[in-house]
Amino acid sequence: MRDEEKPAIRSLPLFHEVSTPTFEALMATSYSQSFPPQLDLFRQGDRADFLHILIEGSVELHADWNGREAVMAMVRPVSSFILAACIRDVPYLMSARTLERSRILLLPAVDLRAAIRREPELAGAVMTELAGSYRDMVRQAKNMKLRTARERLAAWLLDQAHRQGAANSFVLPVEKRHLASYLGMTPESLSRALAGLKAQGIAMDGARVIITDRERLSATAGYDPLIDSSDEGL
Amino acid sequence: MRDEEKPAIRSLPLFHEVSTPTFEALMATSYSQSFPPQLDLFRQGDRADFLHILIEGSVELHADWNGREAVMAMVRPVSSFILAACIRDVPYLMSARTLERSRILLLPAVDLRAAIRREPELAGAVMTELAGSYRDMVRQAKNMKLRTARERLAAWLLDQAHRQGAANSFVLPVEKRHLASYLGMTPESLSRALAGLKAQGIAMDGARVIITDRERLSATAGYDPLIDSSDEGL
DNA sequence: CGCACGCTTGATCTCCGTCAACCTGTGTGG
DNA sequence: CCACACAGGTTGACGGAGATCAAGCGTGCG
Repeated sequence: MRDEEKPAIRSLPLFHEVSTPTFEALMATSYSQSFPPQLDLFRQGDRADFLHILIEGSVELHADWNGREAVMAMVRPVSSFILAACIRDVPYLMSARTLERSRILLLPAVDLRAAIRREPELAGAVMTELAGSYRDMVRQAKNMKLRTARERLAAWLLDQAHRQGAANSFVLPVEKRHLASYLGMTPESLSRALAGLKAQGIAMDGARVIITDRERLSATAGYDPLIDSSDEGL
Repeated sequence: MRDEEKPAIRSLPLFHEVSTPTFEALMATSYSQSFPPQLDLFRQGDRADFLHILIEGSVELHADWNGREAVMAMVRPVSSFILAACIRDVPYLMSARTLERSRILLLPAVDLRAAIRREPELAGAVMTELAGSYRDMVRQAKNMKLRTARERLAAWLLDQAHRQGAANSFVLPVEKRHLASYLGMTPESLSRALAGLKAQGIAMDGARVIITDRERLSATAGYDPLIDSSDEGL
């Protein structure tokens, strides 16, 4: 792996409190690699041999069943993914695919588990990370069970605007069909839902979204911190 | 708390590897209490002051939004719930309500966090537990995004039969309206879905379900280990 | 230049939610 | 002890949200 990638990984919550020797040892058994867009990194059901850390680019986690597919998460750098499967040493529940050219660090799950046994600080960090991931998934399940497609979209737009620096205009970070799948609807429905939201405080310009009436949009989204904001900080 | 309750709690994966002094200290600051049916234990948004451990009875975790409600999980003894919120010291994302008269151990979250800092074994156990909970929630999200209401019901029936000792007949452990909410549908839809499944390998007798054709039911459910079976053992 | 792919739009269908009536077992009070 | 109220469940009629199928449109790339 490249030395210039280390600081970013080191500053992840996962590794921030780990001792330098352990961190260096983990990095020594890992390797980073660059992948082209649209590449399948692994498939659901595969053995969880590596913790993945996205250094650059973007990755989508999706699930398949009976010929249908659903995007479960969109990963942005720098962050790890599929930690839970590595910890429990069980098969992945989701498949991963690069969306853009991506640089990914592959950290052998066996080494990770060994390091955790050695360093309590690492166990604590993994614990906190997993608690956060669990809560994110609870939010997503609430979102799916309680809101309609249009409400999910409105909430996502607000959240996205918030993440991108609270600007009232931003560019969609993924193709619309991927967003549609993530929000649990078809591309056609997304298209119509976006059109419908034009009366509720947004305007579109290609892949750019302009929020013209935050209050109104927030009202139709039914924005709720217990669904929409992730556990920030800590 | 009662001494006769300790062994069951001790044998939970969470506490099995913990040193006896730490375990006893945790039990000393906890107290168990009996609650009547239909009682709200806490509400989403409340501060997570206690790890809850259900000793006896049954509890339902649900989420509320905009006047709608969805059952997120059904807890059966002996198991802990809302661990993640306690670990991160953030508000609950779900509300809890007893379904039957229930005995619950309340373990102060501050003490739990302190014990984790002291005992690496406990951190490891919490980590494994959270990884499992995360994966359960991923399964639930997949279930919601990929399957129709009828498919979810068929899969749930199979899973339930499996849990209750692979018998081909069992009694619903909760009222149908709760089950409906858990499966993300209305009571009316559940009623119709059950009626519809009579042609697909089940028969009903009040709250008793008889699986008459496991193969057929499994086919309409699209049974999939990556959605339906929990991480068992380990 | 033209094909391919993502997006949109329209027509139709299906699943499921809503509203309302009804049934049935249970528990309560006269 | 019976009558009635009530809650949970079922059934029917209807509507709406969203999926599906099928064109069309625009843009970027070979």
